[in-house]
Amino acid sequence: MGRAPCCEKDGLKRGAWSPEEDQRLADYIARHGHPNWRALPKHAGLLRCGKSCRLRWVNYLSPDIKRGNFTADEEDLIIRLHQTLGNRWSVIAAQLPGRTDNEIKNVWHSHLKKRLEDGLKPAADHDAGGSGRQKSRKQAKARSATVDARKRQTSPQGQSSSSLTCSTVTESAAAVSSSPSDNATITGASHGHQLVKEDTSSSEAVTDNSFLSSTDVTGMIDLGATDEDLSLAMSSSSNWSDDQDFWIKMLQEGGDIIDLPEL
DNA sequence: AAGGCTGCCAACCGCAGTGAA
DNA sequence: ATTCACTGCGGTTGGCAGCCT
Repeated sequence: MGRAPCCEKDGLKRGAWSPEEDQRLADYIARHGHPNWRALPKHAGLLRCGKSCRLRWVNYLSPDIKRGNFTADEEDLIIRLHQTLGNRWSVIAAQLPGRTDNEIKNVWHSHLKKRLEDGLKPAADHDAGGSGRQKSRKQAKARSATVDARKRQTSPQGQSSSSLTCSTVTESAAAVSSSPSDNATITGASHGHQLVKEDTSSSEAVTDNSFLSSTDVTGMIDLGATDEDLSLAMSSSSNWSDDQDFWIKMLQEGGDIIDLPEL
């Protein structure tokens, strides 16, 4: 039977979006919303497939998107959620208002994953294999935050990240997550479980139990989020409770994860 | 100064889930 | 109950920019 392709490939543009296309898409959605992604490009006069339009909107043009580097709190949260949920980026993104799954995925693969891996390695490994190239990788990693900031400031949205609390990628999570054994930490760190924040505006010490409670998601989301952000995040993760229960059950039954790690 | 290497981000691809007909 | 269209998700990749040798 076969699934029809999401769109005819012929005559459709691919690759990077031009400012004009962005403008068209944003204007159209502002006026009409996006009840039907498939029909949208035709109505908006775009030579793109609906899928591409949706992706562009969701990951880049939507006004809900927060620009700028990830804060240390956000990074910590991603690490924690990933340890519990795995690569379920959309669920993780739902807990980080203004962040997209794609962005989180990229950050994970480019920064956080490596940082965790580095943290897990014995120190000798770093030195023994410490070629100049490896050194430069780390330096490049440290640079990346600066590069990101530069790139994002030139984005079509033109939103400055200056109002955000920026963290360089190198600073915090190594301490946060450099336990010698990933899994051991996950299952073993059963005390405390507080997400320590220097910025006490978000204040609530987030316990794992509160995280695991399907009725108390908001306590975890609070990274300076507004009520609108929270409701948005909640609505966008409407399956969260069921979903979460399912995974928690699975993980607990499997004995993989009893509790969230202390970071 | 130039080429190579690396990292990052945006975008694409294919599959799965869901709801309507 | 089945089929089909549509949306959403996660994995992957290409292009670009910066640093290092």
